[in-house]
Amino acid sequence: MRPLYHPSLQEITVQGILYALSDPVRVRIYGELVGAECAMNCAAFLSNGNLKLPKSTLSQHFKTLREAGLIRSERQGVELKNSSRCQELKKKFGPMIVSILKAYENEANKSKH
Amino acid sequence: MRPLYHPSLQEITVQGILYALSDPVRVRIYGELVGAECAMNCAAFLSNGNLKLPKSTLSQHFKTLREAGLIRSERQGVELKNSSRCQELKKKFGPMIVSILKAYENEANKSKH
DNA sequence: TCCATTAGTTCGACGTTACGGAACTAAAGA
DNA sequence: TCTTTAGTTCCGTAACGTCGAACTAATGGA
Repeated sequence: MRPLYHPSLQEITVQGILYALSDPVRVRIYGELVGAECAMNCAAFLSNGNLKLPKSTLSQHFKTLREAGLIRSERQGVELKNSSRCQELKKKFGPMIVSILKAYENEANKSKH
Repeated sequence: MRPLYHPSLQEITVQGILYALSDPVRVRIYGELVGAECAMNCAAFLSNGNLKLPKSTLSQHFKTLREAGLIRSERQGVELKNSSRCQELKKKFGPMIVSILKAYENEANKSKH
């Protein structure tokens, strides 16, 4: 198992972020991580809510988020602790990411009727 | 040639917009259309600047932008007049699109050194 | 009216990426 | 050492992107 790659702040691109967030599964994961109090492991999303995906697929989605620079994953024992890198990113990208998450939320709220 | 499909405002999704804007070619096109005084035809991008792509590829990119709801294309004689739908979109998505374009601009400016 | 031109779309082949099951690996405990 | 747990990697198949070639629709001559 190769070490997990995390891009440095300079390497993170708008394009990469938009691509990563243009998938509903990844947005759900990222949104939860942003809202989470503490780091979450991948398995939390295996059973969780309406996200029923094979773990190989989930692993790929985490990798995409990680390599886009949106999240950080640290091995802790058997599991991986995932957290959002939102503090760092806010400096570089300003309101972009927040406004994207808000737009998704609005959309979800509207479709409830 | 089938009529060009334009989604209604309600049909436009965050996901579709992010996906459309996660491609450098489409961002360039969209950015220029947002900044343009009047509508531009597709051919303007064929020769233009550093965008050297075959017209079939360009046509696909315009289609993606159009079906994501970002631009409107109207046939006028032989050509297609493309314009951004930014006024409509601003109502629905607030600052999201503007902040994305700004983030791309920042990135472009920084890489100039 | 017919032909040529211009602007863009569609088709089809090829390459790339995504999904998901099966096999694998790394850490930790019995 | 064996087992379990948590993720990753591999690989076959399906979906998507790119671009040349053929096509279509509108317009302007001869």
